[in-house]
Amino acid sequence: MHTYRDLALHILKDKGLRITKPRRLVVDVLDKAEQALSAYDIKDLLSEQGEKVDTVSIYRIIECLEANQLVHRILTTGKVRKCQLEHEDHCQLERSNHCHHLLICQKCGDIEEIHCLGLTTVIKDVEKESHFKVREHNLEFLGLCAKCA
Amino acid sequence: MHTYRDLALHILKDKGLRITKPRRLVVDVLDKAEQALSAYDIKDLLSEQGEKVDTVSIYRIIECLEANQLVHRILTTGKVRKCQLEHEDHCQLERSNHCHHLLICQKCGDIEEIHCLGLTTVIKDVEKESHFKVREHNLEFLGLCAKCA
DNA sequence: TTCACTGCAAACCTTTTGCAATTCT
DNA sequence: AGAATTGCAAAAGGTTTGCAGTGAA
Repeated sequence: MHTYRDLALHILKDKGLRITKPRRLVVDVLDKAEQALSAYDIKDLLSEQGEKVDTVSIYRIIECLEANQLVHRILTTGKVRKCQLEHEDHCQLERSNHCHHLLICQKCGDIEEIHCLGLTTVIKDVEKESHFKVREHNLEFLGLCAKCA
Repeated sequence: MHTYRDLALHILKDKGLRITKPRRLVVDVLDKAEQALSAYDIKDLLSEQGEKVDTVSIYRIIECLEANQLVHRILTTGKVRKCQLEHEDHCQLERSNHCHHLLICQKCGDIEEIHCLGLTTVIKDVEKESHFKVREHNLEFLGLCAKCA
């Protein structure tokens, strides 16, 4: 069973980063959460379970996770959420070019991650019409999830 | 000649809002700027031309302009930029449902605004595949503009 | 043992709030 | 005149920096 937790820590280790207690705790919290979390959200959740990690460290751990593509950042809130690693190869190269979009439920806050579909056509059209070279894109959808609709 | 400045102030007036000196100054700065600006960017630009508007007022003016769809907010930075009003009807109803996407140049910072093309197809696909009801979307492209490419 | 990482203190930057003074209409 | 808007002071919130101490490999 490869959980997010195991995979994430494994990927960090592979890159020569250290598996410290604060890092394990933060990854644990992210693994359990369905919603996106801010640094303070994480701090509060840890407090609830009797663990204390300094806010500054949480910021740095988030930064590290983001740099290694283990969390997504929600554009509109700046909060982060675990990436879906389950369906992916663990291979570094394979992971790097994946493109995800988020479906954010405005009612329950749950976030679903979908893979790029059809957007490449849009991008080609944009490039053709505007002579703009697209290198990155940010796309997120807000609405109602299957449960709340 | 309908400049952004004239149109924006006209729209505010139509809604019963007052055309004050600080509002005129901020709209002026936004009109001249090609890049997106933060509240402090605006404050600094005003200082350069010898005008002083309180930071808090700038925040409130931006809020007002955003509420009336006269500025776009860049997702990744929170900065704002004038909307393209030139090609649009001034009619309230016509303006309300327009959907824009931004092309942000990573080199010179210039921002181009394009109208929704092809994304509706993507949204329909997403809704079909995921049972998620899309109500809003955020999409911006980062890359190189025609000049910088 | 060594170097990456954490914790603490403090600074910094951004944004918000309350209220009195101002100024559009 | 009357109401909307601004400016000021202050607080609140979020994020970053520097450095000494700790702990993973």
